[in-house]
Amino acid sequence: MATQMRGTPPREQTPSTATTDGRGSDQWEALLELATSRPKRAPDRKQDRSKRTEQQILNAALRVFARDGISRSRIADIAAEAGISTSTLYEYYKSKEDLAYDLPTSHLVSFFQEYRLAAAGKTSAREKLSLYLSMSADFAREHADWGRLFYLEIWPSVLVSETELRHSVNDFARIALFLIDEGVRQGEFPEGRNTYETASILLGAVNQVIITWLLYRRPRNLTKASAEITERVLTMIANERTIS
Amino acid sequence: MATQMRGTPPREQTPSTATTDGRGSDQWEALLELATSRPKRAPDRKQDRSKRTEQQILNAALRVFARDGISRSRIADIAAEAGISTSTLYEYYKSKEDLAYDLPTSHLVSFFQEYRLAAAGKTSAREKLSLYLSMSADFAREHADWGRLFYLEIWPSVLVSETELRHSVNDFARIALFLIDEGVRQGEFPEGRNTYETASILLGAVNQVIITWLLYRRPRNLTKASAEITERVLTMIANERTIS
DNA sequence: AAAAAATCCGATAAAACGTCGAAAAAAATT
DNA sequence: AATTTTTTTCGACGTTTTATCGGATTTTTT
Repeated sequence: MATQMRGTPPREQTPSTATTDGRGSDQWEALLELATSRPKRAPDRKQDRSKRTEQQILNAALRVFARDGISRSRIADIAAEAGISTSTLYEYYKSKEDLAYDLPTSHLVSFFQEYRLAAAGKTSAREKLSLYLSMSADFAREHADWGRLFYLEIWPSVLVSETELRHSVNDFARIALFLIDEGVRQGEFPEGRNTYETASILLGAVNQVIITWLLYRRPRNLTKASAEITERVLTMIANERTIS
Repeated sequence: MATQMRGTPPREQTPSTATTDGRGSDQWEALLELATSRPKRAPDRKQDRSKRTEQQILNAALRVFARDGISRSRIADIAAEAGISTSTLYEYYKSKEDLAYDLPTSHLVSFFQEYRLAAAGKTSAREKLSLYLSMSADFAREHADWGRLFYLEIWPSVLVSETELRHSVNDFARIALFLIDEGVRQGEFPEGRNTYETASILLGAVNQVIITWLLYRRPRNLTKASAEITERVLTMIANERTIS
């Protein structure tokens, strides 16, 4: 349980609610562009050898973290798993924490890229939203090691707000919020509701399902379950009585 | 890993709650009794002095964990904050992990007790559910240090399922699920829906709001916001089209 | 192929964790 | 109320894990 959508960033809100047609999709593109181009905090390595080493570290760390949890994992184990010495690892990451919080970034960017591609065909806000939430669950299922690390250890942590990763985490919520606002503008969802609240309901429900699955492998079929709950909630939201 | 039941085993008293069907409220009372009597894993100290020391450790740990996060907190800091030596702390808890995961138990039991009292007057499932969710948000607000620790570090953690705390965590979800089922039985909510799913939607939404508040202090008024979102979701659920 | 730059690692320091036996405090016994 | 026994506390010390640094090794540049 325990949902985290530490999204809904208090201040920054890129998309303003302009009721223009062309403007809206400009903003949408800008938002996706931002999310898919977050810099991977790369220490500018010169040699190919380094890129390979870095990848080995990342792969090893993901395996070890997913197996033992961050707190129980030891730097030495990760280095051994990567086939390098402990001190070499410190050439790349200045601490275990640093490594743990940098690790999920690339996966998250990949998710946004995959989504961007898949959403290209969709026109209605509801369709885009439905796809977004289903894909996020599916992504966690397909990359379960990453999912465990991200949803159960990184995202919920108080420390995430101190790292670069927070930008991607904020993007995640911002995209959902944007689509809800768009849905309201286009008459797919009733007006008059607090859209932050609507976003909390949607993201909360889906995250809840994902986390339960990561912890207990239940429901058995995450893809089906998340699609189902997404549709159910979207329908509830679409059918809510308008408040003026 | 056996459940260590110490102290007086919770014995059932015949519930005097005489509502519509006696069977259902028997189960309800049993559920609450269970949740409010989870044993606090206390190493049975003989002297009063020890109880004071234990309390000092718990208070100190809560402050330090909430301030630094579990991973950055050091045993020595907690001991210093509690005014005892490091080795004395080890007399009480065998590791930092042990301490961190034992810490939230007593608060959680208090919450269930408070809820049990407050819910005594309520009759409809919806009222009980509404109260339950609102109170859980309010409890986190009133005990913000505990809330940060529990919602942001403990609950979502992979490790929680290996600790005694998991029982209380499971109770939390079980109570919500029970009330939803009861609501369906009593005709307050439409039939035919997956009630696990319904529980995920409700708990997910409320947790989402709580976590956002713990991290950003937004929305400003958590009590109002959580009551609002609770009512909104409950109304959505109550108004859903029946599926047969 | 020599010089320069980038990368890697063994040795070792620093920090945090955890243990143990003995001292101090409280309780029980006489 | 002195003495014995039990409980609690703590300083000293051993272990594990984290982190640093200077030089050796490999790669790139000239």
